[in-house]
Amino acid sequence: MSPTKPPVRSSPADDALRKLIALIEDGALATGTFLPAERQLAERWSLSRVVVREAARKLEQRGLVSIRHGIGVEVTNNPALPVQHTLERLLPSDKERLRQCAQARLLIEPELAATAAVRATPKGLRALKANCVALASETDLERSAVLDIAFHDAIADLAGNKVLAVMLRSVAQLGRLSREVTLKRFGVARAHGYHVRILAALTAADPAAARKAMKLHLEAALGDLS
Amino acid sequence: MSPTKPPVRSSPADDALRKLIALIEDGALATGTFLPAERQLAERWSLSRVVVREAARKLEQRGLVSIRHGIGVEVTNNPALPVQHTLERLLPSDKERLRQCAQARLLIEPELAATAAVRATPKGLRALKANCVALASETDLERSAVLDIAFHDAIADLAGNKVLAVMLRSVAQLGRLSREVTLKRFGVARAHGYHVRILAALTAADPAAARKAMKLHLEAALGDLS
DNA sequence: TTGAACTCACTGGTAGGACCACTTAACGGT
DNA sequence: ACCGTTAAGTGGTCCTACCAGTGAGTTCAA
Repeated sequence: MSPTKPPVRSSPADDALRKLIALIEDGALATGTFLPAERQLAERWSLSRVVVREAARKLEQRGLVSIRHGIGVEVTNNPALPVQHTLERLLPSDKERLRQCAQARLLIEPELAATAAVRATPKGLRALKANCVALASETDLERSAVLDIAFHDAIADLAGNKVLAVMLRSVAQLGRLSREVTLKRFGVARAHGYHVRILAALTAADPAAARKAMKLHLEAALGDLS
Repeated sequence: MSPTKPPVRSSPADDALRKLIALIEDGALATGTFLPAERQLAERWSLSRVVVREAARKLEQRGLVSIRHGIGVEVTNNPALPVQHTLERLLPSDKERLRQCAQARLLIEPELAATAAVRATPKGLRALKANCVALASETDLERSAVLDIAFHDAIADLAGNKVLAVMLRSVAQLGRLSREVTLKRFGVARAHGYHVRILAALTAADPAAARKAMKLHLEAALGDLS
């Protein structure tokens, strides 16, 4: 009974997954770039193409990459994606899903805004202001929605809690379509107004005001759904 | 150029995934049972084993099943699992992850308790009471932790918001280890005491009391970490 | 010159068969 | 009755050939 099999356990699949993650995180592969072809990676690491493939699929499910037939494997790095999938499966009804997502946002996001008001950096505030300016002059509906989501994401990042940030991002992206409806009905002007008020509270480092401004913003958007 | 290719777009992989999901959700495959063997499914659906396999991997990543070498594919149905993976990758540091998870719980769970106080059903309250009783007489550490988590999960279910429920479940499971430490240091008695108070508030349909009791419980547990 | 169709060299997707590794239960000798 | 062996089941890996989208370069006609 010699210690021939200590915890050296390492399957090819695990190797491939680890190496791929290392490629993405440690390496210089920024989001938007493409991974080497499956065949290349398989040969380089002396692995079957199958395991490389399955590792890539895992990464896709985890939101790290996006596999596109005939093109390649693109690094996307969207950690919120698996959460979105989960929620879509759990709540197949669009209406109910939106309702519960809105409820979740109403709970989470004012708190994030308050925290962000305390922890905001000059750089972060500048980015938020740039987003506001861009939203004011944006006419395309879809791009407006993207900017809107980016604004809220940025605040979540400022708050510094990645757990809440990824949760918010998930529910926000799930509500993107409804958001476009709202923007269409009331124009971007109203949303922009709320954003400006929130930004002002953040700039003033006033948590209570930020919390209140965000709450008003969400309640207004929520009211449009009914 | 006849319309031979209308939007009939359907790849074998999608078929396999859909059929597997149908097997699990619509079918009678309860959690704990096993799916048919990969080879059987492949032959039954006239598909390559590869696609069945990859569909199963996708389901595993989404927390629906658990693939076990030499045994089979077990239906687990743990929607919180992908969220856990995401958070573990986003916050590799155990300490920081626990801190942010605790913060998230402190925000989400009192609200869930308040909602549960309003919407609680007699059946749900009975289940909670049974959990409390079981916890009181449980000596094994690991099983105590499981019961503890189940208590909080049940409250989240009672609240009726699946979005918040899955989020809570994710962060709660991530903190399982730390919870065992807490239970070991202070015994299950203290946790049981808090649970009883929360249950009383729920039974009385008192949202404010439920919110407060839950907040006290979490703050106590949080204090143990420092 | 222009531009539209074609060709071709990539990419990932699928197929089938052979074999490896792990588990379990049935079998058989002690 | 016990314990090691065996065999049949499972998922895991490999190989090889081929199918299916994509895009860039080429060709050839207008």
